Amino acid sequence: MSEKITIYDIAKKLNITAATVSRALNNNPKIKESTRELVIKTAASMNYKQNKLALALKSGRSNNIGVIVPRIDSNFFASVIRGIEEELQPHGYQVIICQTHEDLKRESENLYTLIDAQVDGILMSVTAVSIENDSAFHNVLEKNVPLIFFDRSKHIDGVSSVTINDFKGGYIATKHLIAEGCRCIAHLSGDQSLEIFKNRFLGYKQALLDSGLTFKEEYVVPVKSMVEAGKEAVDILLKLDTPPDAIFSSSDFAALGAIQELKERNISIPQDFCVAGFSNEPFTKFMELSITSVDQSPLEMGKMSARVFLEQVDKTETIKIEKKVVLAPELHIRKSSSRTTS
Amino acid sequence: MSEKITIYDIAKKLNITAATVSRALNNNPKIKESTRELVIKTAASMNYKQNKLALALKSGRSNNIGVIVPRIDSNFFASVIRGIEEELQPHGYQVIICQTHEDLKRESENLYTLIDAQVDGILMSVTAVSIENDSAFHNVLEKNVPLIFFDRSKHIDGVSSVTINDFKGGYIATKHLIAEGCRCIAHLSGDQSLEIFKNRFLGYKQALLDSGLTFKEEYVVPVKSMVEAGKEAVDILLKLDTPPDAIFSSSDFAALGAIQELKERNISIPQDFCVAGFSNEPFTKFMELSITSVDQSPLEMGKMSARVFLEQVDKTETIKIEKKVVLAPELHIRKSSSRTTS
DNA sequence: AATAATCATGTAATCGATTACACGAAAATA
DNA sequence: TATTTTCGTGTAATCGATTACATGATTATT
Repeated sequence: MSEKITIYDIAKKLNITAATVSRALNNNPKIKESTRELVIKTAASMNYKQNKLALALKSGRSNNIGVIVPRIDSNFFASVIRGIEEELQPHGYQVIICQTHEDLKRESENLYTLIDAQVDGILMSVTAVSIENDSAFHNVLEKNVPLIFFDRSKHIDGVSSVTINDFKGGYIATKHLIAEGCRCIAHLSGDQSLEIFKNRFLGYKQALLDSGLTFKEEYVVPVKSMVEAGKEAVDILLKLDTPPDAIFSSSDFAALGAIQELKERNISIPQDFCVAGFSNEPFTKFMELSITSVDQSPLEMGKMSARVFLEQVDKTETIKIEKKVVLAPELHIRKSSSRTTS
Repeated sequence: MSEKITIYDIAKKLNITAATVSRALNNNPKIKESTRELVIKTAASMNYKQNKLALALKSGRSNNIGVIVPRIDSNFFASVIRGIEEELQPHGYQVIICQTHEDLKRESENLYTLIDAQVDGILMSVTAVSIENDSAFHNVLEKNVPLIFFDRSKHIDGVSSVTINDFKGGYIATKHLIAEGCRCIAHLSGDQSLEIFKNRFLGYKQALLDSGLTFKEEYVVPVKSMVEAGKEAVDILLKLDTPPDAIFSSSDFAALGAIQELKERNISIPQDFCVAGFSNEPFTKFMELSITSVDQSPLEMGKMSARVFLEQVDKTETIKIEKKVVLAPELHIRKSSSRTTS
């Protein structure tokens, strides 16, 4: 039943004041060396532990940072969080996790909750773009708490971001499919109100145009990031007058669904149809028919976000720092689109 | 540049004391109704937010709970954390995440860090069993902070746990392989100093004995939870005088590696060889040759752990509550072991 | 030796909220 | 009317650590 030891307990034992104890423990140069040693030794023997809450109240800094993601049980977000945690742990920060489940209301709630909890910064991937709930973001900025978006970003003055070049990701994936001989390439697109999906789409479109292929609106199918959605998309696409011979999907899960549906219809991959996904989820590599996918280097993204936070925290300057880091996407070519090598 | 509003600011504005403001906001019945309304209205208009750090210091409760896992970027642990977060969020608790990376030293460090941060409870999956570092656990218990193990547990007085019945998991998986006609069943085992792996092994062994099959030491191959380890294990097993005709793996990743290696050697699955894994990782379902696996209901495990925590927190009784919750494993039978239905 | 400078430590305010106790005013009782 | 309750609010301590300022003791300077 260990009582909580405070600096007052140490002070009483040594017949000095708490102020002296505090100074000794904080290596204040004004303290006599002998006193410092005595205090440190006594503190250790009494098993003293600094109360971080008291420190936090006094300093106004909790040494906690908040991370908000749509959900944690996706390899991408979990990996980003891993990166954040690894980068921040050595600096004494603890990571507080919140999930939005793609719900705007919960996103706002989480933002307010984290500010209430006096976090020193917030790193997040936004849920969706909407003009209404901007007040939650501005509330964060007004409190001078660094706010950093990763992956899913939105334009707000004073907010830094760490993203990948989604345009380029869409571009290189599509270019690759073209290089493999595909000429009618469809696109499974996520919610284009989110920049990441908008940009992947634009990259896809540009690749077509740069290669002299015509862009067809009907080849673009909106999907949720789910296996079932990919199946349905294939169903729609194959009913077209000129069905496509390849799919660039903005989601690995939808890509997987597409492949399953194509196989169901006895269409050979990659001979008759090529597929590329996005995110490089672990399963894309594991499949017997492994899936080509664009890697977003989530670990690096997490670490980078953490570093941007560290740069911004403690900067008392009122000048809003706004840093935009853009990481390069990397295409992992696998069986689902390898005609030349297979 | 919004200044931080405190109850003193509200008090000054209304010419009353902070104590009255505090009482009004906390629905203290001693406050005149008109005063309460006025305070609440004023607080709202001034955009007052309670400082949780001050509250935490005063009450000794941070409303944060710590979660320690080997790593977060595994579907299993991420799902458990999701469950914990969902269950605790409505109660006003924030979840702080720490990773051990299977390192005993980091495990101890994390425990001390969380206690320093004044968390109200710690939910964790232990890294490995070792007698030396028990002091970190006892330090938690001495501070009267509820400690709950999930999945990977170890025997410490006063610690509750939420696990699945790993013995049964190993048992039903093995029984299933036997029912499919397999007679020489090998086992890929994780570190048996961890109870979960020990129990899966014991379940496997018991199933063999109950079915009149002989247990062979040479059929048990220790593996890490990695694809490569599964390949190597198959290499070893096929060199035996009597090679096995099935594998029950304590890891899905090792099971996947095993399957890849078996295919490489043109052994047909499930006709000539059956495989079952453990954890029900998402990819086991996604494969063309989907993998039979034992589900650990991680979401439920997380929620249950959170509930056990809620039961224990605030119980000021010195009597150590020790609750052991054991969830039932569920076998998901898939192609890698379905001779009868395929 | 007298004065100034330096050093080590103590005193007390502060961070923001809660709460035991005190106290005056109003209401209830005798 | 005098006395006791009740009610609403104020006073001040508390949680644990930090730190500006004050102070007394040494040491350095002339």
